Amino acid sequence: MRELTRAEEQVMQVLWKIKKGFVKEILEHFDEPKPAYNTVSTIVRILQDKGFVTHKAYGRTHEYYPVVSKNEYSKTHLSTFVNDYFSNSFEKMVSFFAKEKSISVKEMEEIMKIMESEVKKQKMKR
Amino acid sequence: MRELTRAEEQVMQVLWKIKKGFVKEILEHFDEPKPAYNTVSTIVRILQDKGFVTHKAYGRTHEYYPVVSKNEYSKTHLSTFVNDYFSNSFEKMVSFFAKEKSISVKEMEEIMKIMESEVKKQKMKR
DNA sequence: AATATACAACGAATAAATTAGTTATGCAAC
DNA sequence: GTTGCATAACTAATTTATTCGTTGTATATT
Repeated sequence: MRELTRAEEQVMQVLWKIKKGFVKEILEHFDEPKPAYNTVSTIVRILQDKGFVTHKAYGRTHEYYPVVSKNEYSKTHLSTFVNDYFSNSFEKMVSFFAKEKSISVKEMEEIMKIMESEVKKQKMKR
Repeated sequence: MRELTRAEEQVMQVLWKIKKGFVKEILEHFDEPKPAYNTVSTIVRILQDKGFVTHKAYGRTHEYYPVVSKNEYSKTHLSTFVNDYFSNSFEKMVSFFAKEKSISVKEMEEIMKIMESEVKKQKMKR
């Protein structure tokens, strides 16, 4: 999967949020100072070329949709990160943040709960 | 903390790996096709301006050191990511990957172990 | 039908990042 | 001291990304 540039990512974030939208609508979700209409229009067309977005035409106007979901993108994005910074070990990454106390006890307990049920689920399968 | 561009990040990865080095040494750690000496030299000086690197001068040659550690940088980097893609919830992020089965049972068990001991440690403090 | 409006498409202008050539300086070898 | 080499500093060239004005066309409005 190709990477998103900063400007492209901003547009994708809006599209992921609103699910679908015309350029005008995407623009509305930008904070001030909003970019020009044409700026967003260009970026959205680049995103289409890159395969992140598609559109449905209503006459002459286009309604844009994400093709790559936020989950899909975040998956590859984080994989790269874990690979580059934690020699591809998710465990190392989580441990690091657990030890760094960037995770609260409450969060850790939640995570453990979910993992327990996942582990159970996995083991059931055998 | 400023962000690293792709080229800058590559140089930092080398510096983090080798701890310190002259431009020549950094260059050696690049895969083929290696960039030109001057390219690395320029990037390292940009990194210095940005505050990621410092140097010790031996006469006319400079030995460069990371000032920002890989851990520090990965911390802010991941925070941004978790913020943008998981509405700032580390838990949501980890759960997502646990459910997506990108984490093996063994890894999950390891993570749980570490979290348990961290939770214990935290609770002791009160 | 003429005019106004809205929009996509195009492309030009600018900015940022990357790459590497050129230059100047110090040091070593002779 | 002169020559050659290594290196930092500077700068130019190139590439990539960003921004937005301009244009043309379709549709709506009168």
